[in-house]
Amino acid sequence: MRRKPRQERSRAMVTSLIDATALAIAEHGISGANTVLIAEKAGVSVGSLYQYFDSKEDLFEGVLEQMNSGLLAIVNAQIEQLPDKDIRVFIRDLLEQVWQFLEANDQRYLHIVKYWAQLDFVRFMNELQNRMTTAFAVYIMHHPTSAPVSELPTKIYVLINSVLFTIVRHVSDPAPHISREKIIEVFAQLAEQVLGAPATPLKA
Amino acid sequence: MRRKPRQERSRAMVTSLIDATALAIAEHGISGANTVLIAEKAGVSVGSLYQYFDSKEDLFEGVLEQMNSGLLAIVNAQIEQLPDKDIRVFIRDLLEQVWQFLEANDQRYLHIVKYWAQLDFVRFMNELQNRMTTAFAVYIMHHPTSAPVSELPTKIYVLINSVLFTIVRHVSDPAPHISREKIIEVFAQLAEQVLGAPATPLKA
Amino acid sequence: MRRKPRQERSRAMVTSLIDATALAIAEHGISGANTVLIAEKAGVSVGSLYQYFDSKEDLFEGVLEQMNSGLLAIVNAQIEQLPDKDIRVFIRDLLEQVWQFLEANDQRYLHIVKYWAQLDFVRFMNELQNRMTTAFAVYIMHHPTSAPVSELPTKIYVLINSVLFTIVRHVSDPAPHISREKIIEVFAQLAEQVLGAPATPLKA
Amino acid sequence: MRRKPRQERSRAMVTSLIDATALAIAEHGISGANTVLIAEKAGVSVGSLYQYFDSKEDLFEGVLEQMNSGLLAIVNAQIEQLPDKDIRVFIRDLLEQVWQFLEANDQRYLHIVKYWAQLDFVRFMNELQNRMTTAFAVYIMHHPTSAPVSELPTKIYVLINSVLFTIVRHVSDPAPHISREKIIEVFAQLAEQVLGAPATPLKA
DNA sequence: CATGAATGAGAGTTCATTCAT
DNA sequence: TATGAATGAACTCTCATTCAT
Repeated sequence: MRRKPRQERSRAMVTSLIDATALAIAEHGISGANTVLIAEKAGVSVGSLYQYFDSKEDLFEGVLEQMNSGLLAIVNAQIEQLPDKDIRVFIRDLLEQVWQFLEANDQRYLHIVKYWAQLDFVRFMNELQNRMTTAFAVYIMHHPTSAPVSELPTKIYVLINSVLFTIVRHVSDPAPHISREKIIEVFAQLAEQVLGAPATPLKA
Repeated sequence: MRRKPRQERSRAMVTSLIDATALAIAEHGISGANTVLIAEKAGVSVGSLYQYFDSKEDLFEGVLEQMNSGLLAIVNAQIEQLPDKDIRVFIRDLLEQVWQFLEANDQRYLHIVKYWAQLDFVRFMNELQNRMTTAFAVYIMHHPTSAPVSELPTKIYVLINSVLFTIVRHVSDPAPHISREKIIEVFAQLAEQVLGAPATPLKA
Repeated sequence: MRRKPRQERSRAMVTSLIDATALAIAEHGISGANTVLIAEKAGVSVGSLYQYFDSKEDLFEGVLEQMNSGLLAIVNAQIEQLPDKDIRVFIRDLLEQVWQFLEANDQRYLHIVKYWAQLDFVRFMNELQNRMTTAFAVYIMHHPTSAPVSELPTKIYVLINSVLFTIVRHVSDPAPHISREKIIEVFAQLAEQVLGAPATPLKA
Repeated sequence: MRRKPRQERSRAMVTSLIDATALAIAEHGISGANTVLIAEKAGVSVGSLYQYFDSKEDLFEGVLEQMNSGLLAIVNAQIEQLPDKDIRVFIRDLLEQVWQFLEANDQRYLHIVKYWAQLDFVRFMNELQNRMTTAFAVYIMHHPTSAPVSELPTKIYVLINSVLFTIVRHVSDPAPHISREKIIEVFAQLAEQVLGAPATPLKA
């Protein structure tokens, strides 16, 4: 029972450091996120940072994992509502949630996706893909009116990559005349058509 | 008249340095692409590097510009053939070209897109979007059978971002069961449906 | 009366910490012997360490003193037997004892001599020299058959330094073909000749 | 021909850095010899240090090698004169030379031997031993009057270790009443007796 | 008294940039 | 103009010491 507060403290410190890291990356870019800055943002000394993480790299790992949990939570929550929803509504709601997640906390996670290559973010995307692919496979089975969908994994793969990076780009570099709502609507339409209908044969 | 060869020399040197930079990034990542490495790859000294570029950042700019020209050339070449083509075939051909471009020369340019955030690659994407949007607007005008397409700029925006990052991800982190051909086919289908038909009204 | 157990405890703690320090040095070298490691080996916290020693340096002092006592005890015990012994046997027995002492407890003390420069081990060697010098002076006085020995202090000085460092070197970096027994024999011979006979005049 | 001055410069820099390292160790101890200090002593920046040595450890290696060459040169020079000399004179001259070498240049090398354990100095001692052993073996063969010497390698091993560490100790921590001359004389006597006569059988 | 998390100065090392040659 | 050695600020990480609990 005496260990608890210590564990709480540790957990709080770990979270705080991960938050600080994400924020440092968001504010100063990945090459500007140095250990001193991160420690400062977490309100501790560099030494403390190394009491909880073995290296800066480990800290980045932590950010990735935190993001992964967050994204998965959102996706799972939305997937639970999929059976009762129209695909288009589902996509629209999901994208809205994801978009909010990426923008939340000073776009903390948005920049993680932005620097995906250096942070090895893709390592976590397989889970997302699997989760979505399974969900849609189930959905299609239970909606016999909809025609069978070919190449579902590929389509999910394309959609997830497309959605994530399009959101990131739009938030990072907002384009006039291209509104968030319109983008979501386009993706909803895309998803509906691609997931709701079989591929039409190529004419030539 | 004596200046010409010198200009030629300069131009060759500039290109050589830009090539070396792109290659260094491709081979050693953006944080591994240091000036000594770049100079070595270009077969000159670091000192020379600074005779042609004011800073490492300038060098990166150069890579971006080179890439931009390359991409624009491809897009323009394809657009010229658009009037006579089926949209789906057009997209398929365009994607094939772009994919090859990104893979060419040891994936030199692929990694530029990969590190887009640090290289400010998006600054160059507007031109691409404008070019494509105009081309499709013209196409649609000349194909009266096709219904009018709403939100064309947004759709182009979404498609360009989606295509580029999906390709980069697929090359960087190849997924088993997700083949390049299938991805291209999915995009062709997506594009056809989204550009070839008006949005269906949302049911709920 | 209540103080005693506390003093006992203190004394036990001090010894434990000194042991831990010697062991840490033996196992991880002098630069690898950090306070956390020492505290761990002693089974206490770093905080406690600083309750008994003002600094790491003080801890090292403690190790030196402990070693000094140990060495003196051995030397004194042997010296008591000197009157009845042949010099050669005496030296052989003494070296055997010292060698065992340095090798004992995972070579705990051997490494103290090894790092003598950083640990200021020599500060304690005077006592050893004095003890030995006196002992031999007495021995010679009681053995009238033996010729008077000139420069006894210097000879003792040379022998003690020679013996200690040769042992340390041999244990640290064992040489094939150079056995411990042979080394001891050589020293016994050296000692006998040098302590048992006057210096012969230099010919040229 | 153009490379020469550059090579000269390099060689001078390497030597200068090694000298600075040895000096830094001599003046501030091995743990006080940090890269900034070494660079300062060499009159260059830390960056330069790393242009010539891959690490601080490499720099220490350099010091060891330089010392090794120096010592070997002395030993070889003396060995050449061995055939014509009395053993005692030979030892006296050799020790005088070694002592001077260790004291030279602000005791630059003396401290290397002092910190032998951390600098892995013993790695170089085998050469010394072999050289000396061979030399004495030859000497004995050519002096048929002298009785055969048993255990020559062990005796040389003992003498070399004894001499080196005794000198180092005496210079590091000078003892009153123990003069350098006397120490040398004792070693000369030791060497003569041990190398010039067979071991007398142990009485008990 | 005991603890061990927190501290922060200082370590080794890298690299964009400069400039004497 | 071309070179590449020299620079030194900035980086990541360590560890003796302190002090709130």
